[in-house]
Amino acid sequence: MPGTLPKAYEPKTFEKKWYSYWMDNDLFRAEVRPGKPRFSIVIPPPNITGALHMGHALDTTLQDIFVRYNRMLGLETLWLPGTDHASIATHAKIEEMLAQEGTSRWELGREKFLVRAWEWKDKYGHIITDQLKTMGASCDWSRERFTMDEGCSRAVNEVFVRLYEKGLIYRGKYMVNFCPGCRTVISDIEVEHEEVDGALYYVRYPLADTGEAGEVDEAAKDRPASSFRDFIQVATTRPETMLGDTAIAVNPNDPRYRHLVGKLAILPLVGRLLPIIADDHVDPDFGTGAVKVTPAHDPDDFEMGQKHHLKFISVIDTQARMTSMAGKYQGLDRYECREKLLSDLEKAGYLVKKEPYRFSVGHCHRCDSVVEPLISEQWFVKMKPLAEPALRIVREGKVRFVPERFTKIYEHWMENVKDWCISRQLWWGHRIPAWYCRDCEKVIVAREAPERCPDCGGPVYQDEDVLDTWFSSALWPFSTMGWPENTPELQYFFPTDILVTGYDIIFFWVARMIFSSMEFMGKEPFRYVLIHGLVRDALGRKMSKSLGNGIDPLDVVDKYGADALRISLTSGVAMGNDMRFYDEKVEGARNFCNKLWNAARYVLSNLEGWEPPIPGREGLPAATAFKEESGEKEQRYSNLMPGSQIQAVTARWILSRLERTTALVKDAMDRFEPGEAIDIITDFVWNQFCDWYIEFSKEDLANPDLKQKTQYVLWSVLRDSLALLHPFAPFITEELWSYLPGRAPGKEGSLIVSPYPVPGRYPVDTAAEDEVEAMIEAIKAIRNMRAEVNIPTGKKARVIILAEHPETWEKAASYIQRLAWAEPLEIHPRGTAPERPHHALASVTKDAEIYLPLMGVIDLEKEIARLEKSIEDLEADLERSKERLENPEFLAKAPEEIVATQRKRWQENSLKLEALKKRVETLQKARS
RNA sequence: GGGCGGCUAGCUCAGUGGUUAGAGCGCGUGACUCACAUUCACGAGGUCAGAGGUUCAAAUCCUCUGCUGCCCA
Repeated sequence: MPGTLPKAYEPKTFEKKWYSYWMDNDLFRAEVRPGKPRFSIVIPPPNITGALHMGHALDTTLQDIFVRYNRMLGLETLWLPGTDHASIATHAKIEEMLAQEGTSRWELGREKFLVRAWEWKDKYGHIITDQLKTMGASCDWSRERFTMDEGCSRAVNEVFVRLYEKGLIYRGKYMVNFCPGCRTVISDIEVEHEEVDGALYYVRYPLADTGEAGEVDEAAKDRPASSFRDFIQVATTRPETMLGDTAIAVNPNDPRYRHLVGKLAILPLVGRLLPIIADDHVDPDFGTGAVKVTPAHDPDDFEMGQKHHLKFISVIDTQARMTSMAGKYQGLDRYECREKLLSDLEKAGYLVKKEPYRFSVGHCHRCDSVVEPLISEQWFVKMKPLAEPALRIVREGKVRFVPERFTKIYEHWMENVKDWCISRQLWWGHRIPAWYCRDCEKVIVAREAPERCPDCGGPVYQDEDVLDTWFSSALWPFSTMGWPENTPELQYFFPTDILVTGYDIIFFWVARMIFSSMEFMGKEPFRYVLIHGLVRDALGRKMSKSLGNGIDPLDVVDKYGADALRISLTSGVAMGNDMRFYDEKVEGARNFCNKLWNAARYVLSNLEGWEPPIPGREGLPAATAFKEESGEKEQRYSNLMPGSQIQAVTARWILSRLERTTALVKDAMDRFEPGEAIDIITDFVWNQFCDWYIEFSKEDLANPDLKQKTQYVLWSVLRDSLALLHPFAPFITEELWSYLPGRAPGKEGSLIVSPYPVPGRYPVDTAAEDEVEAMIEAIKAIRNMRAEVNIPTGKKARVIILAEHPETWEKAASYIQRLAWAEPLEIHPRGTAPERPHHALASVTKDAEIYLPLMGVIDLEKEIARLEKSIEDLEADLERSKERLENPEFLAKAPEEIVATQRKRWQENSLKLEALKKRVETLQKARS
């Protein structure tokens, strides 16, 4: 494998190769190893009709980060993948296909329809999972599941039967939401309320003198309004439902109508006699204060209908067409009916006026059709008893939401949860395991299809409907592990550790998994729920098909590489917050990859002729050496300094920085903040390792005494950087890793299964840090002065350093020369020779005065002004420090550490200030 | 109506009590320097939405207000 690296990062040349390598070597595979610590997670199953979008890309990246991280930490790591059958979406796809062929599901029949659906699934169902692979998802594909496979289907039936037997599933006629677009009932949470601009229609209903409520006065039907004297006026946004009116309601405290309560009104055009009732729920400020009541087509009216024992008259059917109860309007679409009815009302003089009105209308979550509330016989899950343990487990902290604020959202929903309508008028899905006797109408719910009715022996037929897809997804964490069998997988990998998903499906899925798991497993399905936000476009809009503003992750991968996409989706993003996605961000990530790539090229090209100190042993990266045996640590450090105790301060510095980085990464990962972790690593690699250490190393490599040790440090830091970065950018790191000498041989030497760097491997060396940071400060000061007078980068210029401890600076001299192009560089003890140069720019650092002599070209006024600006800043800072240090309360109450740093700060700044002031004085004298 | 966020540099965002509030992009100036122009060096740019309060110390905690987004009803 080793060879020469190309000059630039070209992800296309190796990403596919590594994914195949990992797969071919079973490196994603998790085994049941009782007693061994494990980490498990199930994928939120993407829908088989779907194509990868940015939401998947984000979700997958986050999961893969945690999966790879834990795998590298040495846990037996299972990421269980799979897909979801997406009842409605798939059904619609197949119907659309059939329509194109000029046929329909009804023509084909249920069995043939299902054959076609399975064919479709086999052909297209793996597209999305293939796409996950290009993202680098390290799922155990040998355990891939599908919500409609045999095992999952069996689990669904088992759950249905058990809940039915327990009385937690029932069938009944209730008000449900019907979607005319999807042609099926949907559950409450699949209805989205959107404000729409509509109208409020004022209609007057004549008062009747005689008759009984509910009777139809045939004669009144065709009478124009002008033939009546007294009316009650109502306001409605949905006039077409008036055909199903069975009452008029007013608020009992409304003086305008009190005298009418108990009287009857005549439904115009129909002649039905409606009782005028009083109910607290009527808002006297809405419309006229009197409302029509249509118990069969409005959820509020439904309740009122039950309370007041009104008739339920269904006038709209499940195709959003008017029923036979709508009389002459039968067969019309609901909106056609509205227009016709309005015109009839107007003609007959019943329509008083029309006002523009904005109100909330239920739309289908999937197809955006206006949902029709109607009464229908459906299957429901009784939620109260299931919600109770689901609430408890979260309140006990056994399931934790990250960020924590989502707990409240979950709890609020769970506390107010309504029964769940689970039947769907579709064919693709789990058919409800309920049969009905043709003779005695007995309902039989069973695991296996009954042959005859157990009561009367009559023939039976199965319920036509299928179950809500979420009914099966709710079982995902355990159905995929073999439930209802008590499999070894279930025993070992369940409950899972984390669940990663977006906040938009907390109710749909997370909540339902929790109550299902509590009911059937008796414990929580996962310990942590990591909630991420939505990926929005550059303008902050939600990506959507209708807007056409979606970005295809595969295009991004093609252009920048999967690693760059992963980093750009992770970097700087806090859990639970939405993020904007734009090209510049991915470009930055790609540039970082290129930086890493070239750092590796530099290191590798400088390792020639060098062997890792203990080949095959030290070659094992990261933590292995320390995990396995104690005493290994000494071994490591002696390797670091073979033959002598002298180690370059630059090396001690970078290893100290690496140690701190490792600790920070662990901390961020422990808090489930991969967005912080990646930024910490990026900062280390780019701003510490590349910008400084690699430059220092050029000096160190030139020093025969330091060469070997420097090579070791370069190798170590690169190795650990790759390991730290692997969960975030798996492809480039595995690729570069393969060029690294001293790896363990074979697939065990792959980075994906190599140990993750953990804290405690290198000393935090504050002395080295202080020394190198002082050096960096000096280099920056020199560069700054040079830029001030436009000396181009790389051009050599003389520098004089006056220092209290010149010996330290002597050690730093070669680095300063190289990095600040300071040649010649003179270092003198402060106060001795030579004179401070007048014709020079000056800068004062913590422990040195630095001069950039410039014969004749220096503008004294400008230089004095520059220094005075520094003096001003310093004085302001000193003032702040002084205030604190003179405050007895600060001294008494602030922690000692804080006081100490404040003191140190004051001292250092005082010295700087003094030096700067002297310098200004000198220059002022020189001027005169 | 209830709940939850957000408001920090020109833009996009980090930052849940402790130096002088950070990053990326963008901007200005200079450099193709032997890992990298997908780069390097230097620089400009912020009354942390506003007002009160708690504290030795507030972008950070509390209260109120404004603007904005989302969820639920």
